[in-house]
Amino acid sequence: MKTIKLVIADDHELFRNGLNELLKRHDDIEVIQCVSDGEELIKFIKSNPETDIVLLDISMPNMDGFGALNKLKSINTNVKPIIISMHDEGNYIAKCAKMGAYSYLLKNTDQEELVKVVRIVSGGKKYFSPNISEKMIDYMSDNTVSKDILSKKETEVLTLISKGNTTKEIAAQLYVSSRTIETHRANILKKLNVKNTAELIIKAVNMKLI
Amino acid sequence: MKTIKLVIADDHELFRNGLNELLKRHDDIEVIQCVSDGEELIKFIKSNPETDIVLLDISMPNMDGFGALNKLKSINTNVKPIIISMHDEGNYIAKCAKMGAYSYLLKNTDQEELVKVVRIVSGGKKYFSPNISEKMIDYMSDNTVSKDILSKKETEVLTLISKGNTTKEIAAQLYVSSRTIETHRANILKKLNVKNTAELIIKAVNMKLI
DNA sequence: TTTTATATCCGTATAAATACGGATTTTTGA
DNA sequence: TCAAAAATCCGTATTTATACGGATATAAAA
Repeated sequence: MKTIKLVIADDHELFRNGLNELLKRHDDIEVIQCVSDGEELIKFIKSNPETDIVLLDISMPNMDGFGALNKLKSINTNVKPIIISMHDEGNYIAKCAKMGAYSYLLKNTDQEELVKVVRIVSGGKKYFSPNISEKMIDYMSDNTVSKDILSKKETEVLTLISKGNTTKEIAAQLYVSSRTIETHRANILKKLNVKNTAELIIKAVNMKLI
Repeated sequence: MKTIKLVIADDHELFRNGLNELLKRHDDIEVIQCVSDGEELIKFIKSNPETDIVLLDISMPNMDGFGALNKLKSINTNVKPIIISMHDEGNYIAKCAKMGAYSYLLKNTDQEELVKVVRIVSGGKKYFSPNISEKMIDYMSDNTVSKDILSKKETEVLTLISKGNTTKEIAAQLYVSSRTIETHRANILKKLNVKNTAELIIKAVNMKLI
């Protein structure tokens, strides 16, 4: 039987080692490497392109999971990334799916599920559990509003808002009328479907717009 | 030799199991229970007050680590809590230390360190690693922040602001006058040294107050 | 116990943001 | 190239937020 060659990429040593221990008990899975950031992962995969699976955390130093997913596509490898994250936000999931992840697991997934998914993915099939898919769908459909990403100017205005500038101050900095900025603000609120500055900032932070 | 009776409290199953596996290899440590939230933990400790150590995550559903620390003090037990968190922010660390934690480890701690700390704490000694202490000290001495912590009410108001509520709406929800909320808002702005809602939210997010 | 911090409330004013409902020019993408 | 989106501007009105400068009762801390 061919064993599944697997790499773990997570910046938390205890989590890495824990996963390692769990997977070690399965004869068909071989953890061939543990790395703690995206750069290490890419370096390893470049010299070990025959790797089957990488269990990939999103938040890591140097190069995060998103960056790693991106890089992997430009490398000559068949490695299939499985995201293991604690975030169940739709935008994360959707982003990963779009960037080529084969699965998306939460860190509270049970062991059986993890092993099951590793086996499914090693066979070349993508697998997203129903609850994960649901989050993604929700996000996608909510996109009718938030997919109209902000225009360049709007993004600029949003950034200045987030730095505590008032409409008047922003107008002065951008050499336009306050009315213009007021309109931009109104349009930003509308596009992000929020009703005031507080909600706006929260949403923008969540969407990584700031 | 008396074994160290240990409980793991973390909402991520993979992490719980991984820790369990790691600790299992040490004869002097016995993982007697794994729980996934603070309520379960308290329930277990109440009926097993002879537990020596609890490895306690901060972010958990139902009752988080802070709540659990708080509860533990009012229970007749000698259990010594060791926080295992991914957050290395000074305010988290300081808060835990103040609430009776015996140690504070990051999730990227290595196994040897973990086991070492478990043994030290089981002997009744508190242990905070140099890098953790440093963060805490930094936080303590940064009086611009630490001295201006928000009061309970203010925190409540801040949370409601961050959810997009207006002053009037908050007043209605808390059964007080709008004037009161206005004062709270003013005090919050002053304490966090910001001048409007946008800056406030940004700062609060950065400080993990939201 | 005495001081300090907290939570509550009030008035007066101004500044800022939001909600309507338009319009024109420039840029850009299909 | 031509339609659509973006960026610019305007008026009127209302609602919110911020800035002063107070006050009192209670709880917590020193």
